[in-house]
Amino acid sequence: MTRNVSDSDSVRRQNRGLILGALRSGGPQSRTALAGITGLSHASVTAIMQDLLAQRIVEELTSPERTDGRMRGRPATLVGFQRAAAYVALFEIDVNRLRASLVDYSGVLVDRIEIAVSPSTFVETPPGDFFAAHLDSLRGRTPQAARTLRRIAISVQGILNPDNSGLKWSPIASLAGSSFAHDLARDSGLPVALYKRGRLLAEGTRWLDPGLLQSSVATVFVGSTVAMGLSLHGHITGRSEGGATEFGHMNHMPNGALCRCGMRGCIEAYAADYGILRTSYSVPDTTPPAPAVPAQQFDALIQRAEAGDRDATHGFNLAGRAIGYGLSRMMAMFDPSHILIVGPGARALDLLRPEVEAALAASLVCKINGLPKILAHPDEREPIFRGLMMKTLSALDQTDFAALETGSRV
Amino acid sequence: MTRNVSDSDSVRRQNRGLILGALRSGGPQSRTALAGITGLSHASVTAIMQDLLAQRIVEELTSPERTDGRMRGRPATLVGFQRAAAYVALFEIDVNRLRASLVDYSGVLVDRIEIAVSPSTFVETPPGDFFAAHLDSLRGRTPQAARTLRRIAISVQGILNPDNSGLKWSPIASLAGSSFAHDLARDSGLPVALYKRGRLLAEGTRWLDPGLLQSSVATVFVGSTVAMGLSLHGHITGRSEGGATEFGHMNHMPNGALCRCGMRGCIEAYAADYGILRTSYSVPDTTPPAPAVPAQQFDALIQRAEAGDRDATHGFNLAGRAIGYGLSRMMAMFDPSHILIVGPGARALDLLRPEVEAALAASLVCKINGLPKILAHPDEREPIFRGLMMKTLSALDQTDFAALETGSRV
DNA sequence: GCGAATTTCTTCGAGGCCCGAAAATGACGT
DNA sequence: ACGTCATTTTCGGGCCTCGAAGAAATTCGC
Repeated sequence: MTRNVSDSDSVRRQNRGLILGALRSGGPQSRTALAGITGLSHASVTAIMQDLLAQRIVEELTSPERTDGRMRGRPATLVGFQRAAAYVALFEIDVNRLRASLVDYSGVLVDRIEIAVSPSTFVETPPGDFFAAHLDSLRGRTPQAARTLRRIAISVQGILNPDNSGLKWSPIASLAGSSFAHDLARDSGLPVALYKRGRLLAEGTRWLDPGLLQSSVATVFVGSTVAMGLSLHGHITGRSEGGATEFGHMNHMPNGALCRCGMRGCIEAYAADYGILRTSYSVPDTTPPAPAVPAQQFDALIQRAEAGDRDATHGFNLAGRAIGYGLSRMMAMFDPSHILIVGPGARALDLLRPEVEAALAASLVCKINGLPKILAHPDEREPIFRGLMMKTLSALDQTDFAALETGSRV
Repeated sequence: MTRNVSDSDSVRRQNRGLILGALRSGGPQSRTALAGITGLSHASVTAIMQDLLAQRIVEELTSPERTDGRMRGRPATLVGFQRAAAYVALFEIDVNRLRASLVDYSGVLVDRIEIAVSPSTFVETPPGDFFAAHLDSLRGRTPQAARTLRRIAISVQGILNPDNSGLKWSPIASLAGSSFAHDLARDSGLPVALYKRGRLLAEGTRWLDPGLLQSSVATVFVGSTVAMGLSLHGHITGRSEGGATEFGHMNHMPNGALCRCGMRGCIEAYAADYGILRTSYSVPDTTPPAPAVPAQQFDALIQRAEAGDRDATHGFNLAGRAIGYGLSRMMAMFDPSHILIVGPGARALDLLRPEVEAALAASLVCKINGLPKILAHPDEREPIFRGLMMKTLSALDQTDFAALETGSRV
């Protein structure tokens, strides 16, 4: 069944991966430091590094400045990724915009395109063609990268096909239904990976705050939708091992408020911006939700609530309640020590917190283990991009570059 | 950070583990078959097998019967576990009984003790002493096993300490609070492992029905409590990587029915036997639950409901609703293709099913991916025992026997 | 009854990889 | 200039896996 044989070849692959991984998370380092981190002997690090240098995956940096003049002994030669070893194209698709980025192997942003997306975009242009066109612009603007482009990764929202070739459902109009990842892979000849936005949030926030890197965090996005990603002891877990969940569409109240997805009672229907607005303005909760809420309208609502407006606070109370019970139900299965609220809703954390904590306190798990710490981080775009980039580059490290044939010794 | 170096020593360990694992799930086999399953070469299998034979971990079976007379060529010599290589003691503790089993390395039951447990048991005898006493009886009755006893494993219910030394909370009276696993390990000098019953159910049902072995299954116990274990594509996932969840105490209704755990609105408060009984007899749902429901009373209720009694069917409807919404919420994070109901409640599956399916159908994930298949298996004791045994023996394979020093070649 | 065919298992040498120890390297201090 | 010191490379030994070829144990065909 599982052919997981360990021969000497896979040992080398494993150890190359270890070194590339250490370089990825620790930046350029000396061979000695790498030996310490990976646990390999100096001799092995040297041997592997010779291969990596010969294959132009890494390069020696002319040690620029001695951090401290007081260093005795032979100065270390730092080794870092060869920037031109590979490029990756990253797409972040959202309800109203696309951001396409070209990143080099060392993680430096080389080029970026941002364009608006409307509900009619994918009616007029099939998703596969749409991404192909913007991939071509990226390639055209940086010809030298086009040759060594190795991967394409797309951040999406919705429910993935079992084979990750596209989406079965998405809040982004007309994006679901086609196997655009498959089409794009065929047309470009490159591997294409789809990642759920919630998962990338969880991945990205880990890199954002080093203190959280090893603890268990549930990252909840609150904004035009509600989403969650889980990171347990540094490992991402969840739905289909994919690490993302349909938290926003977890049921909160049987037969409750109408959600944008068409179902009733989803957490999102209470806690996304449109849900809070609907409650605050006493619109019946079975009214079809508005397509998009302008950021300033949402901010104005927060200010009203902070000023004490009862209708507005009621909206945030119901949202907090929905999120809180959702988290309480999630915590029957996972027990993160921290909960991180990101996105526009993070600015309203003080309004949400009482009901969130009340709901959590009503659960057995929290009574026994104590409440998790709830933090806020208003920006969500940086973590998503970071998560997408690190995920893609790490995959490149482990899949492509750890496996190259061994250096031809004489 | 993660010292995960792959040296030639760990290669051997890995491949030994591969062979032991194949033997564990496939039973006694020829070397050729093992080479095919593990992907190792014949030469390596032979070398590893010589070590294993010399260390008396496995033995050659005098090939008893030729399955089919039509076999040409040299007959295969089957290799199987040496039964006396090790013994493990397994305890299954429940609200009203303890079952202690002694099992040999090949998975054959050698001895078994069953005794009643009452709410006062752990008041009179501290849990550590209680288990130690029964461990001694097992040892006394099979002296030759006592010498090679290698591990102790206990199936428990409740919330574990972070270090797995005991329980923070348990429905079993007075079991929580002491570090009985730690005490028992100290007194016996053997490693002690605690496993949550829900997790073992998931593990055990995989071995029960080979068809389910590779698919994703949520196993739900319905009886005196409600519990769930998850097995995704053959891997067990969930709470703290522990594979078990507090599904029974996931909130179903804010401020709902009083649960045995003291909180309100847990799924268990609606779907455990006492909850169904309480609903059916129109007892207020804030009435403290009865300590135990006799099996015949529960069966009688099922029969009444099957006969069409409206009060009884109402009880099962509410139970199905609670389970259904719980599963729907769980499926926002996992997507098992099958749901297996085990325990006394499995006999009432036909009564539960309509509300369970209605609740699932109201969720976005099921609308997109379709409903999972819901199956029943009334017996829960066999899967729990099997899960406990296989988990413990596999751990023994991988941790103890895969790592023994290499055969001393001349 | 005896050799050919067939399947299983073992032996043997080659090739890789990792490790520890020892040597080489390169800068600093005196 | 020369010792000190930290980093890096080289070298030899020890394991491990693998493929190929040989040994072993049956059945088949005549």
